[in-house]
Amino acid sequence: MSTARKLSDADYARLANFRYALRCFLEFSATAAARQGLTPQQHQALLVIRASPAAAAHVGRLAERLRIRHNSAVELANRLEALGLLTRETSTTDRRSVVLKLTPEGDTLLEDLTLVHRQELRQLRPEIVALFNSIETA
Amino acid sequence: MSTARKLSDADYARLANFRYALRCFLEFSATAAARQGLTPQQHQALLVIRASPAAAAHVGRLAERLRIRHNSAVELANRLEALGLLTRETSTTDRRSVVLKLTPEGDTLLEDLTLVHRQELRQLRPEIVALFNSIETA
DNA sequence: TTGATTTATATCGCGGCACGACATAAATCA
DNA sequence: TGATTTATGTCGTGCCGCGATATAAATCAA
Repeated sequence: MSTARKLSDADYARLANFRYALRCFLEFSATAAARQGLTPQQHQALLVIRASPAAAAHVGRLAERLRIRHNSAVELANRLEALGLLTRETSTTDRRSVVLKLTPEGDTLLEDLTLVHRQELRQLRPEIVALFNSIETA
Repeated sequence: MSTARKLSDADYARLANFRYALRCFLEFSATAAARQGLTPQQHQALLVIRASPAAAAHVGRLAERLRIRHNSAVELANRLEALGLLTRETSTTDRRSVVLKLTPEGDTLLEDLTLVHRQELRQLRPEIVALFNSIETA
C-alpha cells in the first residue's frame, strides 16, 4: 500500500489552475488599487471600515477582518491617515479604543474601486465556480 | 442624478465578506505551508512546477503562473534550491532555458500540502459559491 | 479602594519578497 | 555576421507583516 499514489497529475493541475485564477483576481485588484495610488492592503482596509458599523470600526476590528496582527493594522491606519483617507477619533465609551472613519476622499476612492471589483467578480463567477466543482468532483 | 448612491451598505458588506473569506483561505494556506517550513510563495512555486509538463517547467513559466516578474521567480527558485526542494538543469533544446524539477523531498512536501488544501477547498466551496451568488444577484 | 490583570493601541527593528534597472548568454533574424 | 530578441541572473530599494516591547485605560480581586 505504500506505493499508492494519493494524487494524480490532474489533481495537481486542478489545484494549480485554481491558484492561478486566484492570483489573476488578486493581480486585477492590486492594479485597480494602484491606479488610485493605493496598495491592496490599503484598499481592503478602506473596505473593512466602510463595511463595519460606524461605532465598531476600531483598529482591532481592522486587524481581525484583514487577518493581520494588531500592530500591522495600526501601521496601515497610519499610512491611510497620512494619505488623508481616514481619521482617528478616540472612542467616547472606551477611551482605549480608536474609531476609524473614512474621509470624503477615502469614501470616493473606495466607491470607484468597489464598482470595478463587483463587475470583475460577476465576470469571474462562472470560472471560479467551475474550478471549485472540478476539485470537488475529482 | 448626481446625488444617487451607487452602492448601498449591503453592497460593501457583501464585498467585504467575500474578501474576508478569501483572506481566511489564504491564512489557512500560509499556516499549512509554514508548518512545512515554507512561505506561501514557495509552496505555490512547487505546485506550479509539479503541475507543469516536466519539459515546460522553466523559470519564465513559474513567473507567468505566479503573476510575478521573472527576476522574482529566479529568487524564489534560488531559495527553494537552497532548501533542497528543487533542482536546476539547463535545457538541452535551448541552452538559455533552465528546467526546474522537484526533489523527492519537495514532492513529498507538496503532496502533504495539496491533500490538506483539497480538503479545505471542498469544505469552503458552499460558502464561497454563496458569497459569489450574493454579489451577482444583489 | 487599590493593586494586579486584561484589553486596546502604539513604537521599533528585522526579514522576506517583489520590483526596476541592469547584465549576460544564447537563439534568431536581416 | 552583426543586430535584435529571448531567457535567466544580479543588485539595490521599499513596502509590509511580524515579534518584542511599551503605555494607558478598563476590569477584576480581595
